[in-house]
Amino acid sequence: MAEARVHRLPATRADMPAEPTQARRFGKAREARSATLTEDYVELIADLHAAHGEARATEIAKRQGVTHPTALKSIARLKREGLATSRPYRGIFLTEAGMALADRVRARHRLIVELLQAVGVPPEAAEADAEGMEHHASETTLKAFATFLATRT
Amino acid sequence: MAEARVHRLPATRADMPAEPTQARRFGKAREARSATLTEDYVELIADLHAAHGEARATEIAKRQGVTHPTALKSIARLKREGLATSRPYRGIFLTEAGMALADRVRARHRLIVELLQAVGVPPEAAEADAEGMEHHASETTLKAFATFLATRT
DNA sequence: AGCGGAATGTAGCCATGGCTACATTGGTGT
DNA sequence: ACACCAATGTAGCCATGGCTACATTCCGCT
Repeated sequence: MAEARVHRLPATRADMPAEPTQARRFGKAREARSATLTEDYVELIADLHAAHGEARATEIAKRQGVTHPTALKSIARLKREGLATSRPYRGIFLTEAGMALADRVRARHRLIVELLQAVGVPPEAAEADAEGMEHHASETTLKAFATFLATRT
Repeated sequence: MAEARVHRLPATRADMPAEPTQARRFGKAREARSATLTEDYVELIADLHAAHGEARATEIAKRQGVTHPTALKSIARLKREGLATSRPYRGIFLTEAGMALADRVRARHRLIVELLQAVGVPPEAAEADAEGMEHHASETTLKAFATFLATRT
């Protein structure tokens, strides 16, 4: 059960005082986790605008599966970060930066869903899992996905 | 963080109203995020035992890229959850449940790395990204990955 | 016009994971 | 034998993302 993973090359062992590689990987995962919320919200706001022509706080909260004060807090953060704007009792709007981010996020999302389906994941599961995975795909991986999809016909 | 909800299950959660699909997807992603830490630690402890015959708190902290008190706090949680044990100033050990979880996590990890490489992601990137993605792959997706790998030869 | 319910906003609490600072223990080397 | 340093453990703070409870505003309907 306990064979060494490719992960940590078993060849290297008692040497090297620090293990920066793995630490950096985990650290990266943690950053990704904090970026996840921002990306999810921006993506969702863009989707709502596309679907209904507006993005209301209550709808955002409902879609995110959180209460509305929680959603409002997150939206306040987006505003702080210059990704969104809103006036009291009006809908939420993305700034230029927000829309640019949304575009990137949605392109990535679609790419991952396509990749998953291409290797045989059923559409429903592909959608659901892509939602979580999309925040962890590096540029390198995305490029490889695109190549794979283009090649495979 | 996200575990607060688990303790006092709010009424709003029981009756997931309109738009259940997307909300469920996001909710799931959030749960996955809270399971991530547990899985990472258990996986890491298993790796350390495999590689060095023991898992020390300092080493765990170093690999996770956090300070040792943070690691100790997480380890305390694992103990609370019955996944690990330790005596003061001794190493960390996984319980039966912990080892079972570690096995599942590591199998999943390998499967994802293999899948990524199979679609052309370079090994280094595959390793790094799998670390983040592995917590979001459903059983359905994993099964599809396995089938794809078996079929594709 | 204005009432009432839904949407929006505000205040304040809790749990968690992160940190620094300090205290204790263990084991190594002289 | 024991002194010292690294590892381990403890205390307490901060930030963040949840939540509930309550206040305010908007708007559709009579």
